[in-house]
Amino acid sequence: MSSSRRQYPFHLIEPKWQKIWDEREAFRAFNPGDEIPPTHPFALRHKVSGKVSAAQLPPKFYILDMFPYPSGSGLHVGHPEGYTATDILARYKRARGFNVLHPMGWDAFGLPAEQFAINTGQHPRKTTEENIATFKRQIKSLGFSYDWSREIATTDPDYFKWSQWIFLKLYNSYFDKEKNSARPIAELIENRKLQIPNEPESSLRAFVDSHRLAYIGQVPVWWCEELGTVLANEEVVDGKSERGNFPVVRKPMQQWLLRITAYAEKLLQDLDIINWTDSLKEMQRNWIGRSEGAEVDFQVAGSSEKIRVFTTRPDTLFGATYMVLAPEHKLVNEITTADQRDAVAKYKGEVANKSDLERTELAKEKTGVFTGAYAINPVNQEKIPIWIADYVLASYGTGAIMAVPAHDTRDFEFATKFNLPVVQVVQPPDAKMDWHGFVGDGVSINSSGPNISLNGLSTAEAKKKITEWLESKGLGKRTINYKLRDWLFSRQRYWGEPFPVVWKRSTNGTLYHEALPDSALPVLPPELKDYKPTATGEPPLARAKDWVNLPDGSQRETNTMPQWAGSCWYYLRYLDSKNPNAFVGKEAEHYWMSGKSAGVDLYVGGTEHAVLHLLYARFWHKILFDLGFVSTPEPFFKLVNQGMVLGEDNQKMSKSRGNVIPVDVPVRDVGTDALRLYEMFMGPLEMVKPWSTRGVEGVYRFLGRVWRLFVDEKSETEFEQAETTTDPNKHSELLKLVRLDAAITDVAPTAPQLKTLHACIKKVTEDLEGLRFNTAISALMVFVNEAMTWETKPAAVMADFLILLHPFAPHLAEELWEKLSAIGKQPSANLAYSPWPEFDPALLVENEIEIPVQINGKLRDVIKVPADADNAAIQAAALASEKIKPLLESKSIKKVIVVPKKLVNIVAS
RNA sequence: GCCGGUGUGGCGAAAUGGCAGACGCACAGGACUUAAAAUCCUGGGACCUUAAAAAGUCGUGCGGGUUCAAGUCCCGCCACCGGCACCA
Repeated sequence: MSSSRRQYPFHLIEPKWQKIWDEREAFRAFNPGDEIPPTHPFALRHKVSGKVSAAQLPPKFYILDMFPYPSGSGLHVGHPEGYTATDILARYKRARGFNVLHPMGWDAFGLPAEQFAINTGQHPRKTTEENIATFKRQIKSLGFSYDWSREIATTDPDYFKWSQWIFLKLYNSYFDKEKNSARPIAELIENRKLQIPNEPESSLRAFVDSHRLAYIGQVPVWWCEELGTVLANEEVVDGKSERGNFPVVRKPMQQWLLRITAYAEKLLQDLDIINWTDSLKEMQRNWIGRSEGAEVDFQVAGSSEKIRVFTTRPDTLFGATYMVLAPEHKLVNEITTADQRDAVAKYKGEVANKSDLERTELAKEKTGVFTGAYAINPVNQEKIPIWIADYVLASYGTGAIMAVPAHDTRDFEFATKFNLPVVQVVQPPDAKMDWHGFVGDGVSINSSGPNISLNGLSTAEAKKKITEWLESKGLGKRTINYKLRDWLFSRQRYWGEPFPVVWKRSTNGTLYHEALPDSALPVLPPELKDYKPTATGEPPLARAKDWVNLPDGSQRETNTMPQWAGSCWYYLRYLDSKNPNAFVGKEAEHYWMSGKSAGVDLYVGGTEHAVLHLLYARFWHKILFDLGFVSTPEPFFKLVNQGMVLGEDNQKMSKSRGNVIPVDVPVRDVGTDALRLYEMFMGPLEMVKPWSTRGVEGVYRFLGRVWRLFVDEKSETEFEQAETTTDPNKHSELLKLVRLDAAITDVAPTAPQLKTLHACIKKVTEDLEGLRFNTAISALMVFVNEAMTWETKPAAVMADFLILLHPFAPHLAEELWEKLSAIGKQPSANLAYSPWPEFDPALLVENEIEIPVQINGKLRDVIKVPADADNAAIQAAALASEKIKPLLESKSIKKVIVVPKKLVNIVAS
């Protein structure tokens, strides 16, 4: 790359315009109530200034990037792919007259800074600030049109004050099933007091605490020894921690949880009202994992106990030949007979010691033990043995199943191994099919008892009949189960938001928690010298005794919130990032989040957050919506996942492979405009695609062609010579030496020139609306290739082209626009706020069109006909073609198909 | 195993059911140059013929089908990528 000659002085142009944009605050987005300076380009474009109301502002467009975690290693060329796409759209929408909100910030709490603190003692805040500085410098060097006045960092106390505040809203709310909505906990308390007057305080507290959306639970959690913290289900991948890839184990611990399961149905249903890709919606659907079925009670033989099972196939109840409980099921010890006690205890011990990996990944063979007890099948009164086995999960359904080996793969494997009976109760639709382990729908057979028969019914009918029967007898009911578990929300870390909660002891000695008042926010973390957990395994915050122990004898919660807390609502803070009185002001929230496309208009980010951030943020948003703090049920109206950028070797970029390309390299060698253009030219936004240094040079050359299309060659030579003899600090002034090409004049465009321009306007506009950046860029290239041949270049055409170019290569476009100002034809002094050119279809009309002529579907000729020729004329011209005639001589024409203005196909034999 | 996505020249890719390969990279030839770089012009899917061309045949992962016409629609496979995975 260093061997090639510089295409154009991007090294002067890019810093120049970045500085000008900063000084003008060119991309500041204005809220209702803001004071707009009359000289601001937005004021000039929209003819509004001073204090404005929402009604005076143009329609809004909110374009959001997933804010980055500022790591120490800086940005590589994969990072700006999504940022470039959103920036292009932001600039395009500004040109279309929208009030565009395009913000950036930092998801700055996180493990690496804390690990560094443990190793070196450097405060995580310092590490974080340094990393933010690096990221900000790099992102600014890319020339994105962010409104930096709204910049946020989740680690800023003015920010996390509101993360804590929202937590308190969750803590002080419950989910009202009847209203299908979150409600203030005070309503629950009031109702409870009406129902049970004079309830003892501890009992009332237990009731209330068990309904909060943020609650303490003693649950089996994922503990990661290496990280010294617990992790959420979503953060565990294949038995390892998502961050760091360390082993995790199940361990019952007392932790904070958020009741996301209460929102399972809403989170599922509202996927239908948002414009996301099917694959992403599907991932969330799978994660929520809704399944419809029935709960059925089985009496334990010779006992008063009942065991409730969940099944999606109640129609196969007659085929239940045994029952299986999860080893952790609470009735196991109670029902186990004396002679099976040892075997059961031994098995439970084995299961408890198995890692999650052993229990799922490696456990190809089914294991289990008979409890000695029997259950009574309610439909036919048959006694079936009760087993325990670890293929039944305690955490799903009721932790117990009825086993129907004939029609369930797992039950079939188990029954085969332990020689349990297999009874067919479903006839497959294809009689020749083997019914052993057949799990599809069919017709019920062998399904008749003293009081009910399902024989002859289809699976769907049988399900309905048996469920109604069970309900009528009080033996079961229709149920919906979800795979989704409540969200584990506490971490044993230093570098996170402390919980605004204290622990107190009641008069009878029991410990209870209590929320701090809003006035206590923000709760700042204490200063520490040592960031490790304590010797007794308590979180690092427990080291700060003065901080933990409050004067009134209560103690602070020493867990902190996970990183997701800050990213769950940051898109709302951007709307009103400096508001000291609320997490977002009402008017700002309403202006930016409501409208035709409710919420964020376009959100671009990677797939890695499909079930993490994107699910959590939807959940919080829905609570805030229920409580009346936001005006839309969903936060992100349209969401696009950009595909990953691979290294030049077609592998995922990673330090260990040595194929990482830092953004600084292309920015130095070809400039950010070329980098931006290449990021988009590589291929469709959503696709995974490899980086190519050659490819970057290709678009860099294109920008050089644009430069040469506009500037006078001689003046550029003078500029280059001056550059070698001038003080580098004065170089940017030298840009003035470069003059506009003399061929650019204020003349009327010719018809072909207008046609070239308008074809480009049409293609670029349509492609931007469809996020097809790669083909939009190729349309710009087509224009330039054509315009290079022009002897005179009408200023008006060239100006319109610059408007089309500017979202993609804003620095170069601004520089050329400034030079074009000398001609005085451009409509506005500010390119970034110049109206997008309108496409005129009349200018694309051709006099003559080319029509391919096929014989039996094979191309044989291309003829020219007048554009207004009718089908008969086109057919006549095709048959008259000198190339076509001889080919038809020995054939008879069966049929001639004429597609108007498109094609002729002659069917002949 | 289940769900989703992708498969087109040497490479990145483009094509409302209507001329497959736009645009770009790499490559080759030419112009400019003492020379190189840069720039500008030209060429290009494969095969078969040919001095060169014209003409012809084949061609969008594989096998079928619908249609005057299929990269595109339908049926059945294969490969790769991503997600979920004993969820009853």
